[in-house]
Amino acid sequence: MLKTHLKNSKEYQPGLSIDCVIFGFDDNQLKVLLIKTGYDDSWSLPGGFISVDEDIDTAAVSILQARTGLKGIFLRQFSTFGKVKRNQDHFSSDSLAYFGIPPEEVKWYKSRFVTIGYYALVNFLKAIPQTDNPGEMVEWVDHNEVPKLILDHGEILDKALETLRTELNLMPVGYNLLPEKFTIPELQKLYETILGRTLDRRNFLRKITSIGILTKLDEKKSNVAHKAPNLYSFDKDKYEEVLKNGLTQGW
Amino acid sequence: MLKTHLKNSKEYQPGLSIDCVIFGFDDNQLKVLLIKTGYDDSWSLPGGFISVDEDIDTAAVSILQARTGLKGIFLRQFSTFGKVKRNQDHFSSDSLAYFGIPPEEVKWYKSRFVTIGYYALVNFLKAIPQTDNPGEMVEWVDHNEVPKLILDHGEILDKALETLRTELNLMPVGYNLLPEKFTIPELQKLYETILGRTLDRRNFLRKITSIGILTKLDEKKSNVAHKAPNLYSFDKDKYEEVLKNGLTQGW
DNA sequence: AATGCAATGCGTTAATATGACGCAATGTAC
DNA sequence: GTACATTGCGTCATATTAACGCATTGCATT
Repeated sequence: MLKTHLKNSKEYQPGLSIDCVIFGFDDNQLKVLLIKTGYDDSWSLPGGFISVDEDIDTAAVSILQARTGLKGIFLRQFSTFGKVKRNQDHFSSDSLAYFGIPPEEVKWYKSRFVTIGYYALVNFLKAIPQTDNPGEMVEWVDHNEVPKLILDHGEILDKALETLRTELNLMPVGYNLLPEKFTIPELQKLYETILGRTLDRRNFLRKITSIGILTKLDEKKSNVAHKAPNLYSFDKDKYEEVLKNGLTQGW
Repeated sequence: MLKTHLKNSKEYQPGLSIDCVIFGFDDNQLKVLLIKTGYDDSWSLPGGFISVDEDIDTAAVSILQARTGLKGIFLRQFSTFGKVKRNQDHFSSDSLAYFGIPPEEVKWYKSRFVTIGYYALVNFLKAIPQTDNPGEMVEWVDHNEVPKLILDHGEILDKALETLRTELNLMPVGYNLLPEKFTIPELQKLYETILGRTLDRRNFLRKITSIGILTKLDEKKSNVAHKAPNLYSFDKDKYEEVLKNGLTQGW
């Protein structure tokens, strides 16, 4: 979060940062990419600063790429957080010394920060979590088992999930989170995990196929217990079209 | 936009501003509160800066109150705009001199700004548009007749309306925009104006009353041509409840 | 190889919601 | 009094949703 963009504070938009809630889906679980600082083992969302000559969306893309190695993925701004107390006393003098921040830059870090929240949907298998500072750890954490996060990052995460939940009613989800070939039950699990409730299997199938974004493959999933489910892929063109025009019906 | 908050740039969050899209409803038209600068007759959204010791939401409330005299009204953050070029070359040296900005503050105004967009729904009759700088004009403009706005304010306005349109499917609207007593046809006009399309009169009545947020008054609108429509008011408690829990159905 | 079992895939039905109208009642204007 | 635009309530066909039945599949066990 620090070094990722640290060159000289003068090059950065003062008092403004970006935090990303990066969602992945694996083992039928919705996961979030979190960072554990080497300094005090505290957990946080991946974030960074914005160059003065950089669009905020571009800065968000950079952060995402720096942390997952991925670009061109689903990334959406959802809210900006700007309570006065949100980062009060976050950077202690000790911590800034630990991160090697020179004295003349200290004031910059200690000033009041507003952060712009983005959430991303990424393919768990393709993302390669990348550390940035020594001693740091970057990990996928089940969204139900997120530890206490620094500052208001917990609140930011909650809002991201709430937004995703709402937007599930307005757009299709899955293209960015699932592998190329997937089964309907897998897609259903994804929806259920995001929504936090179960859906009827048979109604889900009917509804999701009626959208017209799925292509049924002439292939079944192998090496599974019980009846092998059919494999599907997304029809990218139709998917994009529905993404743009929006769904008419919710879940 | 300038003087509203101008005391000393050091007291303000640098590079960050707030712009408000204030919607009102009158004469069956959706209106937007706009400001015409005395300097060059350019139109803009009402906006302002954020004190370093002020929550961004609080700053938005202040701006709204400064421009309408209203507080405790519906105000919602919808997006943050941060393209590098969005305010490039906006404040010419001439304009800053016109506004009486001292030389040492010029750099602050010329730096790159990110702006947080809020939209508000206010009661047209209760709002009292207030100017802030000499020569300035504050006016309600029909949302279909908005003139060219400065910077990316046109884009901000469009996004606000788009957001309102989407949120109409998730929450009830009207309590903040209509007078205490109103008719169903008036409420319908409001919905139609926001959505930009007509709705069937009879179906609208059925749907809006089924939500359970309306109280039918034992009173009819007077001084109207043709059959006098019944007056209604919102059931505040139920309205708030639905606002919180969300609608299940859209329009 | 036969059987059990858990999960899949497709179908049915009742309840509910939606969209498109019909029509009588109302209150002003002439 | 009559015309007329508008309101308020109702009807009906169709679409959508929710809840569930049941045969099929293919691995696991025996």
